[in-house]
Amino acid sequence: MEWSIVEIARLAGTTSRTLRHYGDVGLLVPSRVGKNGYRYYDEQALVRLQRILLLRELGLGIPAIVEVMDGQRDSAHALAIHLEWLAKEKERLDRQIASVELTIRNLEGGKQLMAEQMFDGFDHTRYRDEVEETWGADAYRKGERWWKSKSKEEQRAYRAQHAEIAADYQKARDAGESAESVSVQAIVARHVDWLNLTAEITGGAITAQRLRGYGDMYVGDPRFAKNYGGLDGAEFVRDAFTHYATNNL
Amino acid sequence: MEWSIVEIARLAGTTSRTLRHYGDVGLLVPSRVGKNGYRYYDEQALVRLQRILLLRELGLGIPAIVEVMDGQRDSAHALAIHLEWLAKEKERLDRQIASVELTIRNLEGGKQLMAEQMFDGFDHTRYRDEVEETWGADAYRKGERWWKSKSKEEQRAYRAQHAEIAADYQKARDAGESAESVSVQAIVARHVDWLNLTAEITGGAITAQRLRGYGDMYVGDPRFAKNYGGLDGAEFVRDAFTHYATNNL
DNA sequence: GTTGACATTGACGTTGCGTCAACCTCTACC
DNA sequence: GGTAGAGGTTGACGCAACGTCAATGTCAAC
Repeated sequence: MEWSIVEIARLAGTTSRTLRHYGDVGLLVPSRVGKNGYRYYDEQALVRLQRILLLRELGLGIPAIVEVMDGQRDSAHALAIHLEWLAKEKERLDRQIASVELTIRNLEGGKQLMAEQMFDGFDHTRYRDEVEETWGADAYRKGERWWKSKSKEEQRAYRAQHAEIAADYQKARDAGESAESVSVQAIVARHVDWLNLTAEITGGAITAQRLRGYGDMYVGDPRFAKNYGGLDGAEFVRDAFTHYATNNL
Repeated sequence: MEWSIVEIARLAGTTSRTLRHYGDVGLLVPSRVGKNGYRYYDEQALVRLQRILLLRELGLGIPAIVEVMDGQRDSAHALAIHLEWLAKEKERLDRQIASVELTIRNLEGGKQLMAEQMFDGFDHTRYRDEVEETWGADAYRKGERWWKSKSKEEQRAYRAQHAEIAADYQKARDAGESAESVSVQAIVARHVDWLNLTAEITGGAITAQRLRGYGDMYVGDPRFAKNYGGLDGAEFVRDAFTHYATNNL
């Protein structure tokens, strides 16, 4: 028995385009090709096609199916590998769902500024435990109110200033300057000025001790460290802070 | 403050290629373009980029991000829609994982022939409840042994014959022939011969009553119906069976 | 002036086909 | 034998979101 491409497609529940694709990639070639170029498939091809479609429904990719069909790998092994991949995908999805749900809750709670915008090198008040030890238990809420009391323009300005400072640390570091160099210490001076803008929350100017605390914070928390170019950058900034605190505060 | 494309990419933790892509699709255009064609970004662009990347991490597609960033849709709403999509994906994944696990178990149990190859219009013994009522409680196991006792060649031949019969029903139906027509009844005759090949399991020849039972089975179970072109096809075959059973058995 | 880092604009590759487009071929009917 | 209609063929683009060359211009520094 022999079928045309459309006939076998309907028998197997797929389309002729798919069959031509499988022919192109060598997964299932026609058992015969007429001199007019028409493709014809026999019952062997039908059986093979049905196995292919079964594996496809299980989510295997074409390369994996090819391996199984060519006998290079047995079905159970291929499926076991595939299962691991599926498990990873599921984990990823679960994490993403959790993140989205959290973000939605934060948005609904009006905390979107904290979540989306403040915590990138700017908001020192989110470092809960340390913050509360240092400035009291309600510093977190105070910080939130303080930030929200600022206009969009002011918020943007704060953020931009900090980005500039961080970029300048980067440049200095790339240029091979030491943390104690005059130019880097000048950046620290600007950084301290910027930190002092938060005096309303922290309840006082930046002291030597407080500056050293910030430096350690940057190194210890990757969420801050990334704003200064990762761990190395954070250590550089901490060293600069230490030197500045010793000599200028 | 103003950054080059590579500078802002590093600040935000992405690549310059991504930024050029965002420029192409209008998601984030440079705040300034030099007369040499170089792209420059200011702090507004940086803030916008950071929001974009946050939404991207949550899994939103570019069109959805565009809508949010242009203020056409608020973040919470977009995320809620996205969450539904994620939930559907998770369900799909869960189903697929279950299918793969089942298939692996069947393969390990040596049942792959039953699972992968027999159940497409051929193996009537898998229709457990009805089978056991009709032919006894161990018909299922008997059927499995019987099938496995056949050589690969024999198995292929059985399957091919059935596929041919099913295709002939299709053709007749497409040609507008009635289930009672002489040509269709001739197909039924071949089908009955084919069914009689299973006499070893079913313990006897096809009777009128038994043939009617098969017809109802095809209509009632989509797993069989699909082998005859879905419900309509199965009904056609059932009608042909009924007519044949009345007149020839 | 040269070097090296960085910039530009294409353009292809990825995954598995869906979907035209332009053009033959077979079957059936008049 | 002509014609219509169904079905066949080979391209080639599209999709999502960039990664990755390739060929070439530009800038900063020595």
